[in-house]
Parts: sequence; C-alpha cells; structure tokens
Amino acid sequence: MENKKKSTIKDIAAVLGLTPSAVSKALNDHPRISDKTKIAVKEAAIQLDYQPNYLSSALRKGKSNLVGVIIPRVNSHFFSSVVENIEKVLNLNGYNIIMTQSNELYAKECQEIDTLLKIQVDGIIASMANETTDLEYYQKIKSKGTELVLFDRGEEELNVDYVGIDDYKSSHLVIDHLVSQNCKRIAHIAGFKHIRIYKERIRGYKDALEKSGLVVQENWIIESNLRLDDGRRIMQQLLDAPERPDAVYVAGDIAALGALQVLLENNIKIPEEMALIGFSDEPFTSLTQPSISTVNQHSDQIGKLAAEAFLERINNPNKKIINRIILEPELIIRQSSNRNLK
Amino acid sequence: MENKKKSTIKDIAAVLGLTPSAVSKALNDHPRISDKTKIAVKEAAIQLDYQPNYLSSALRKGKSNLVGVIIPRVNSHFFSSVVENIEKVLNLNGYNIIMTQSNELYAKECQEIDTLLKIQVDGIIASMANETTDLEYYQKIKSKGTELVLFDRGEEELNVDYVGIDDYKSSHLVIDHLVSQNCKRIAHIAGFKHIRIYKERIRGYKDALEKSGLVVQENWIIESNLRLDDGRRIMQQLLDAPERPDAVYVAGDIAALGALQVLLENNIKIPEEMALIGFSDEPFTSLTQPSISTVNQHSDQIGKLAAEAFLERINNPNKKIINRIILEPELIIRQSSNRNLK
DNA sequence: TATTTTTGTTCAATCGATTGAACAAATATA
DNA sequence: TATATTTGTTCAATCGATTGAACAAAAATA
Repeated sequence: MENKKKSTIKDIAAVLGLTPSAVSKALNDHPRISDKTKIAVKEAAIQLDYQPNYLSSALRKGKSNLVGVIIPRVNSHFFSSVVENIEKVLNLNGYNIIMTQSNELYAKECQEIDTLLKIQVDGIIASMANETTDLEYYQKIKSKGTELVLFDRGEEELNVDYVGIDDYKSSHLVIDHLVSQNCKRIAHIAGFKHIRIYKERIRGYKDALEKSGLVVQENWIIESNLRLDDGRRIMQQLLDAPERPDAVYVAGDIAALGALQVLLENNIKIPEEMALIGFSDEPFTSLTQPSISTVNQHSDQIGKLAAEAFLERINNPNKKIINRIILEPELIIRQSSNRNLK
Repeated sequence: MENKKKSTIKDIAAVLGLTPSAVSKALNDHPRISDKTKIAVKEAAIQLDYQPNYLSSALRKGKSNLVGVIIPRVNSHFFSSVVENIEKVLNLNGYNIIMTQSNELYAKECQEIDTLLKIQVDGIIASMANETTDLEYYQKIKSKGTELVLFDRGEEELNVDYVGIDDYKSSHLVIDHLVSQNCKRIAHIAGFKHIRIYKERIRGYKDALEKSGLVVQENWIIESNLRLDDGRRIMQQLLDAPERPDAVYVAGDIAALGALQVLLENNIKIPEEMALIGFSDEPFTSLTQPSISTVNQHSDQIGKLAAEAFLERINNPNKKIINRIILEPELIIRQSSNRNLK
C-alpha cells in the first residue's frame, strides 16, 4: 500500500538511457531536444508518476511560485471573496497562494510576514490589520526584494501597488441618499482615524454634510474597532444622548448589525425614526429584518486586480510606476434607509 | 533602500575565515564545534542579518516543517477556531501552517491536496468537504508518505488519526433535554447521511427518541447541506405539513438560524410552540433574539489535539497504532429551548 | 617518549532540478 | 571533398545547507 519512493528525473533518465539534464530539458520543452525524446520522456514521467520536486526547482530558480496573502480576518465575506478571486487568477498563472490572517493584530501580522518571507514567497498581497501603524515590517518585505501589493487597507507612504475603492466618494453616496430621504441629523459610527480608509470616510462624511448645508457635530463622529459590540455600545450611547440623530452611517456592516439589534430592542422604527446604513455588503445585510443598506466594495474585482497587479510587477521587475487602482463604490439601498418603500 | 543581497553561510564563513560547513554546524549547535566559534558565528550571523534559506535546508533534510490544513470553509467560527489552535501548537514546535479551504467542493479539495503535496508539507490536517465520498485523494496523501490527521469530518476506512466529538451522544443530550421540556414531536433537520458525523447524529436522534418512548417519524428526518437557505426551506416545509412538530433539532447552527428566521416571520412562539436547538455553538447563536440552544464541540480542544496527534506521529514514524480521540459534547441551553426560563 | 584519545575543523558528497558550455553526429553549403 | 551549420545530447557547475568521514592538532595516558 505505502509506495513512498517518489521518482525523480534521475529515474526517468535511467529508464530511457538518457542523462538527467536531457530529461529536465525535455520536460521544460527546451528547443534543442528532439520531439521524439520529449514524447518518450513525458510518457515515462507519467508511467513513473513523476512529480517535480518543488523545493529543488525553487532553490535553483530562486523562485517559489508561491504568493502569500495576509488578511485581517477570514470570517468576513469581503475578505474571503477577495482571496478567492486572487487565488483564481494566480492559479491560472501557475502560482499557488498561502492565506494567513492577522486577526487584526500587529504582532500576528509581523509573525505572518516573517513566515512568508521564510518560505520565500515571490510576493505578498495584503490588507493591513487595524492595529498596524508602524510600517517597518512592510518595508522589510520590499527590502528583501519580495513583491508587495496592498488592497483595501493600505498606506500611501509605502509606495506600492494598491487596489481599493473611493472611500471619500462612498460617504458622499451615503450622505446624499440619507439627505434625499429627508434625514437631517446624521451620526457616523466610524473606524479609527489613523487608518486611511476610515479617515477618508470621515472626511467624505463631513464634506458631504456641509455640501448639503447640514452642520457637522464632532460628538456624532465616534471612532471604534467596528466590532458587533462596538456597534451596540455606540448606538445605545446615541439613543441615550439628549439629542437623538435620525440616521446613522456605520463604517462597517458588523457594527451596523449591532446597531440594528439595539434599535430593535428599543422598538425604534426603522427607517422612519432612524435610518441605518452599513458598509461592505456582507451577505447577512440582506437577510436581517429590516435589511440593511450598505456600500458594495466590489470584492471580486479587488481580488482580481490585486492579483493582476502582482503578475504585472513580477513580469516587469524594473517597472518603476506605482499603480493605485481606485474602484467606484456602489450604494445598495435596502429597507433600513428607504423611507419611500415602506 | 533596496538591500536585496541575502547573506548565506558562505558569507559568514568568509568573514570569519571558516568553511561553510563549520558555520552550518556552529549554527546547529553541533557538539564538535567549540563554544568560541559558535559565539563568533552567531554574532556574525546577526551582523549580516543572516536568514537560513528554508528551501535548501528543506531539500537537504527532506523536511519542510510546513503543515497543510484543509477546512471546508473558513467563515465558520468552529473551523477558524480549530485552525487557530492548530497553529498555536504547531508554531511552538517549529512548524508553520498553510491554511486552505475546500468550500465544501470535492474538486477544490483535490486541488488543494495536490498543491500541498507539491510544496511538500510534512503533514496534512483536514476536515472533509460535504461532497467528498471518494477517498482516493486521501489515500494519495498517505501513499506519498505524508502524515494525515482528520478532525470532525473524517471516515473510519481511511485508518488515520482522528479527533472529534461523540456525535451519537450529542443527539442524546439534545433529545433528553427536549423531552425534559415536555416536547413530544421532535423533528430533525439533518446533514447528509453519507457523512459519518451526520449519520451518527441521526442514529443518536432515533435511539434517544425510542429510549424516551417517542415514535420515530422518518418524514421528520430531512437531510440537507445545512446552509441558511436549507434551514429556511425545511422549516417552512415542516410548518406547512399537516402535523407540526413541537421541537426541531438542527444539525448545524447556520441552518438553525434560517429556521429561526422562518419561525419569527410566522409569529411562532419560541420555545412554547416550537423549541429549537442547533449545533456547533457559533457565536451568533448567543446574539439572536431568542438566543439559540446548541452543542459545544470544543473547537479549541480539537485543534490542539489534532496538532498534537500530528506531532506524535511525525516524531514516531513507525508507530502503528491509530488514535481516535473522541471528546464529550456539551449542551448549551439557551432561550430557544428553555421553557422553564420564560 | 610513544601511543591513544579528544577536540576542532575541513573535505566532499548530497538533496533534485536547472542551464550554459562543450561536444559529437548529422545535415547543408561551398 | 572540405567546411560551415544545425541538431541532439552530455558535462559540469550551481542554488544553499547539511552531514559523515577524514585529518591535524592538542591533550591525556601508558
């Protein structure tokens, strides 16, 4: 049962009376090898169930054909969909991916980067953890000569290819819609300002309010980790405040779900008394009662484009231009903010 | 900025006037190397920012120190928690893990196995996809001499180490509890019978009913993929039937959530008119209104034990005994089945 | 002093595949 | 026929680290 002897090019060579190098060249379609030999070698390879030794060829070629993907967490539809699409594109191009998650922790992220560099991946495609402010480890990736592409959460200072959506514009879509629904007092459950995407959403929120002639109240911009509990806690806080908002724009769907729970528990009418909008178009937003309006980030496109950016770079190592691909956000209007529908 | 030259043992040797082999031995604490040399080598290694080349040592030693983990899907608390704990234990022992997901698809699972074998992982820890009935690919892992440990979803015929819970007993806990709540007509939204764990849950369900003197109705055992929609569809079906059950035991939490949604939409009183119990203790079960009773599978323990089983085996390659570790399930009683509380 | 043992290091082969150079044979050209 | 070109294969070095054997020097024993 146990057939542990893996065959090598040496074995094939022995069978056919050739040298290992001839076999190697035949398998790699070297022009100087005759078609007759190539066919014979390839048949023998199948006969012997030959599998190339990845380690040795990677060592020799200085190329592993492995790409590391680092995401904050995996149980989010957005991130797992991005990874799925990265994988799809890279597999077609002979690469395999290694997926790791930082769990939003800087220390874990550093450890994952070290592991990936150790196994000598050809590149890393990453979205940064919430905690990450020190970019030293990302510099390290570049200084080792490993390709780096960031998506969604990425900082401009790193000067690497980036794929994401226009967060500033997303906020405009959200606020304009809420204003059209006649909302006047719009609060924002925000992500942390030190992360670029959340900073942009806050900036867009403020500018869009001013554009519509509404006043920006600083105490209605509340930063958090955007976990379920954060959404619950902050929504309760908003309800308890002397002046209640009549709409809440949450920078993440999970926190929006928490907010929704609190609203339901307090028998607040949605969207009449309070409109609610989330961010990311997680699948559950269409399943809740009422369903939650949200912003579609085009996770499939992001994954595809990030993978292509990596391929582009690995195939043109001395390319100097940095690509920043910014996709158009799309507002998905559901029950939680649509006063006309009800 | 770009400091691409990675240093090797050769560089260290050159600096100290030694040979590469002396350096290698010094770094690996070979007994025949003097302490003086060891210290000098290790200092030079730090000075030169030396990182061992994983590929070359893996090639030479025939050992990658990489373990592949295959799970059906990653956006489930149970699986991601198992992976987290596998990683924790293995990292401490000098291994790194590569996590992949099958998305419950047999074809994807085969592809992932091929990838993992290609990068020559030292072992694979896996939970099988729902679709998988053909065990050929798992045989392949073993025949290549790669260690294999299964958890949760695993088949006995494969004859490999396994970690899971006692599914038969779980059903007894569930049914006994429902009976104690005075439920008489208990339906079972089941997983597919061809998968051992679901078969066991069904067997336990039947036996427990009989033990309590209740009649087993075959049309109240409905197999499915246990997705959210399956739960919704089947619950609706049960509500529309001439005789309604007064309790439903669902073999998965996601499907239980679907069932709960339908019950709420139909204004059925829970647990008075209908009690509901899920399986896996996914975090959301405690967040719903009402919260869902469920079975705790000890994901942390499973991950830890699976990793330890792998280590045990890799350290004793000629060990013949197969370990089957079966953990005790724990019933978590929440609002959806506790008639006394309300 | 001669011989054995211990210690510290170097030598050389190895893991498996790749690749430019070298070489011989076959074919084409002058 | 002599020379140039093309074709098919082998040779040998290489990627970087590891490891048993060999060797020389130092220390211990007879």
